[in-house]
Amino acid sequence: MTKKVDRILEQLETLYPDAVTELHFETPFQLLVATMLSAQCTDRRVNMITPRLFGRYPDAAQLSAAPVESVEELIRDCGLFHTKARNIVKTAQILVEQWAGAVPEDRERLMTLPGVGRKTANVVVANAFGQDAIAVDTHVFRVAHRLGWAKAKDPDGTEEELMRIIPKRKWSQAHHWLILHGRRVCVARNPLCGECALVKDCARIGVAPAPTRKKVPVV
DNA sequence: ATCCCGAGGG
DNA sequence: CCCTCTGGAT
Repeated sequence: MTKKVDRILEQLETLYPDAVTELHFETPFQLLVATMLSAQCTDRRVNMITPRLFGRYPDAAQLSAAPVESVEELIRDCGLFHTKARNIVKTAQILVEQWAGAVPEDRERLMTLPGVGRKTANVVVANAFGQDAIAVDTHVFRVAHRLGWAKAKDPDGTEEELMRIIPKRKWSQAHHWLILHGRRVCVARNPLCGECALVKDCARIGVAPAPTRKKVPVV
């Protein structure tokens, strides 16, 4: 098992050598906000609106005093904007009141902020503070399960399984590798198993093929 | 129609 | 466990 995992990790590293966040940010606070915005929204779109958002409200102090409607307007294109705007402003206020406008560097404290769940907290500690963490989003969840690396029904259990199976120093990169692979090859609908470099070590081998529309046959 | 690097509430 | 919130892309 570990042997197969190692092989796949090596392959993924070869396939996606430039595994870094696509989110644009200058400070931990901006990464936190950008990640909150990225829910149900592509990174590309987040990056399209953050220059204007951070141009007007560059830090927690500015954002904490911003009218929610003003933030809603600036982030509208990212969807879920009522909740996101309210959470972002409230989070900025808490940061200012409790941490002098700084972003806490540990995941547990981050998760106490409104709109910040485990996934967002993991992205922030990994990409802003260089900690080892595996943020389990929809792609990581799907690919990990198809590879046979996780059985858990929820992201939290999946994260634990992945942390056990992947060497700690590779956690953060593995997170990006699985996302990239999930977006480009191991897509939700009709995975491109015919173009996948990992098929030989994938648990889906031998499993009944999923109904395929017109694309590459599944497994 | 379905999905996007989710989170909170019931 | 389920549901809802949102616009844009495909």
